[in-house]
Amino acid sequence: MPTSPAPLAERSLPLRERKKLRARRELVETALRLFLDRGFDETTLNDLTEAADVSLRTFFRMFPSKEAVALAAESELWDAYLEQFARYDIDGTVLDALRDTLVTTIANMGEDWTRRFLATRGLVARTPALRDHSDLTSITVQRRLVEILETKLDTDSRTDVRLRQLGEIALASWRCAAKNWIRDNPGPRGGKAKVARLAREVREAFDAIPACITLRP
Amino acid sequence: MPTSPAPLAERSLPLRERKKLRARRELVETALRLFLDRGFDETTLNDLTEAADVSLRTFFRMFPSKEAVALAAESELWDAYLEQFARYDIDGTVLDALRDTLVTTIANMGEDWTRRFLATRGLVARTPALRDHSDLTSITVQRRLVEILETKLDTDSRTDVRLRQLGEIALASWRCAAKNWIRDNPGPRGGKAKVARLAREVREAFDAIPACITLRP
DNA sequence: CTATATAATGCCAGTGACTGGCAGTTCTTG
DNA sequence: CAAGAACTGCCAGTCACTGGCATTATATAG
Repeated sequence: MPTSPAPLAERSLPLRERKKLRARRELVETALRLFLDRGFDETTLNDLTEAADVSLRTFFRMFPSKEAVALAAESELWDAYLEQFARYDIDGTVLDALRDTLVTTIANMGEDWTRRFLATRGLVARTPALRDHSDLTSITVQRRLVEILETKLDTDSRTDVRLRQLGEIALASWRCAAKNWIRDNPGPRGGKAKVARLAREVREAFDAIPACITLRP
Repeated sequence: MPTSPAPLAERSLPLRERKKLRARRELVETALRLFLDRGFDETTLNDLTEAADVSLRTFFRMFPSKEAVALAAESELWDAYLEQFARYDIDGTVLDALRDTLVTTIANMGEDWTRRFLATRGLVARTPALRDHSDLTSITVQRRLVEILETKLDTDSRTDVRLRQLGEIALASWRCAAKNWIRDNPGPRGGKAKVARLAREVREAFDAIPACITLRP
């Protein structure tokens, strides 16, 4: 099985960097395979590094933790999202901007990412340690989002609580969407359509917010 | 130094239970002292269990992790909150109910809790591992909140996203409030007034939500 | 093309959180 | 008071993660 096709960015990088990227991809790919096969907790880092033919020490130079390699696909999404949002020129409400950029980012992630992300979410759904780590990651994203908002709106989040709340609400919507999505999509097949469904879930979660605050029993 | 005065609940419990509670309190108290003194990461569980005169094995029968003993005060708040909210008869909007019960719960936590909670938050502010664990705890609370909401409103959170969103928003408000609160209150002194301020921060965070969704640059 | 600087890697021997198992002790209860 | 239940302590083990150093591979200067 060939590893995922090399992104264009890889070409014409110094040899050293290319090797690094290759090893990294090898680790992510092998990790996903092993974790799906035997389970996350049942696979030791020794198993993984041996299978990927990388020393344990090197593994920890590339990933900060065992969880991180399993959640690599999610990290890629967040990097793309934050970059996208940082560029985005907010026209309407901030909340709409947060929603639209996220939906767009998801839609633009590409074929190979979709495959890995689906696998990852399946893993997250049945592994408490990964679920925790995934939640933690989303909270980190929220913090970075607030920083971007501070720049964009030229306001300090300390003086205006709303910046922080917006970050929280955006990632809350994401968590809702991701949870609803994986619930209705347990199987591992069918890339494109599923991603479209995820984007729709995200949109719905964001749009449900106004109706939340007035909900009565 | 005497440990904190025994709550009334302790009286007339079987001897075994009382001993267990006493050991537990001893651990929490000692942990807080050691962690504040030397730092969380710099204190090993060996240090702690030795100082509290409990075997390591017993420690892990009482707490699921090193972080848990440091965050005991927070857990107590959440237990109280969930119980309070479960009883509460929602009259106006759900969001108001979530806010009011949280504010009330905080205000009713008692003297000794206040002291420990202040210390805990100071620790959380300067210890990444604890900050993570605290965030994780709040997400767990959110899940339990959604379950309670499902019962109260007799609705499945799968069919109505708003339940989950409300849980998220409530805990998001808590995180905002806690963050703003500790920022302006670095010192370890002055119990009652600070708790009042925390309650106010919570109220403000909740009340900022409607204005969030319409915020424009 | 060689020599030297630079950086990535592999290896080893930790540290420390957490766990299973078992033997001994302490409560509870009939 | 005896039998059983519930703890507790101890021991040895697993595994994620880390610091330090020798080795090797790449980049660069002469």
